[in-house]
Amino acid sequence: MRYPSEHKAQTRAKVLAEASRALRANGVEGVSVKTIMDRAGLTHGGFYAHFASKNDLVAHAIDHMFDERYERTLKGMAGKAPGDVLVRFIDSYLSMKHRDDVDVGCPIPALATDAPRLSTEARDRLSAGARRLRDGIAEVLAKLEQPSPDELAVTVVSELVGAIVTARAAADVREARRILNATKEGLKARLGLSDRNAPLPLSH
Amino acid sequence: MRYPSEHKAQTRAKVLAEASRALRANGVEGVSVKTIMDRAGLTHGGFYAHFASKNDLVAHAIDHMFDERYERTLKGMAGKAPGDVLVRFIDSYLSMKHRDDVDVGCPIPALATDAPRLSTEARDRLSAGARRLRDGIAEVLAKLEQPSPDELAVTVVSELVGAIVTARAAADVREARRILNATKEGLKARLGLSDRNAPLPLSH
DNA sequence: TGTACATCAGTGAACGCGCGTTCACTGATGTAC
DNA sequence: TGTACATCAGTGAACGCGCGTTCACTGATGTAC
Repeated sequence: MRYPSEHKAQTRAKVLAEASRALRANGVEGVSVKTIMDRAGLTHGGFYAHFASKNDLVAHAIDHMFDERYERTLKGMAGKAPGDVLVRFIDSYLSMKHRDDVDVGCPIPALATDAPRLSTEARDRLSAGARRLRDGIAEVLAKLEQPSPDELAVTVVSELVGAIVTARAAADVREARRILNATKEGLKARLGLSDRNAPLPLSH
Repeated sequence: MRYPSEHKAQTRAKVLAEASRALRANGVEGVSVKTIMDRAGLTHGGFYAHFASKNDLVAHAIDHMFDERYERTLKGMAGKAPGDVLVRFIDSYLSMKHRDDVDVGCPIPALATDAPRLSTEARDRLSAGARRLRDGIAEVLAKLEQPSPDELAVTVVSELVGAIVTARAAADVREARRILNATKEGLKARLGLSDRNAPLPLSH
């Protein structure tokens, strides 16, 4: 059967969306082409009409994850006060929701452990995504007139990523909450953002 | 052939040692029972004389990793000045050597991404190891008379783990070095340990 | 306008392969007599 | 002291299974004439 001209692009987008969730939830080696195609409502043989290989899918899916998660965030920052933006972002990143919903969360803590074993293309995109996030944070820190915003942004990303990673490793929910809260308070304190609450809930 | 009475324990230790390196280097799903047994110089059928299953091996291997890496460190701290101990530990943890040698590095950044998919036993041991490390750091911070040493230790572990994770994800070596150095300087600054160098190289 | 053909996204069976696990067997040494 | 037997760490073939990838085929629609 021949499909309308935009049909293939829609199918590809659906496969990418399912892959980007499954890859974060189960890791690159923990998810199969068949599983992804099943979730997209297709048979696994059709996969190769859209992607050259599983590695090719992984690389494109990583881009999809960063686009989906951060493009809107960065655009939404435009008119807002930089301090509010940062507080909201930190609260969202270090939430129990983000800890539990790996499949729609930040790709860095979800995939970074697999990084040394990714294809060059996939690794480059993960690396580029991390750089984009860090530069976005550095920009806000510069607006807040923090000294050395680039170096400071590196330490902020380290602390955010490390807190989520260790909170996910914690077997006990209360311990996870303790890790996230201690990091949240400590991070805000050293950025001079304590006693601020997010003025509005984040849209994602 | 029947072996001397201590032979089985030696073989088990060899398998655990090989497993603890291979699991960190390739992830739980990226290493097979056969690979580990080959490296230990045995055939894969013999594996089940030592462990009930691959999951059982992973759980014991995680304990082995923490014991090997941190028992000696914690003991070596006994007579030394707490500030020196912490500076040495931070410099070692945030070194390019630690970034590159995943197979003998800290188990948390190497395995935490796999945590939600580990068996309960394995996850408990990873969680317990992280707690041990955090408590060790909290003890040193208390000796340095830092306020809220327990909460501060949480943020220190977050920053250490996150920096290694993102430095490993960085495709470019210079970028990885930048991440590690910025985090190292930032962390020492906020702990009041700047301009200190490790008085002696770490033994491991 | 009506008919024949080309297109190509998706199907489903098949490929070789490595996985975790099982199991009948081996054979040098320790133990019983 | 000498002989027969039990032990059990390790061997290697086999199991069912899921993996990534390939490929001959389908069939509704767009295009050519």
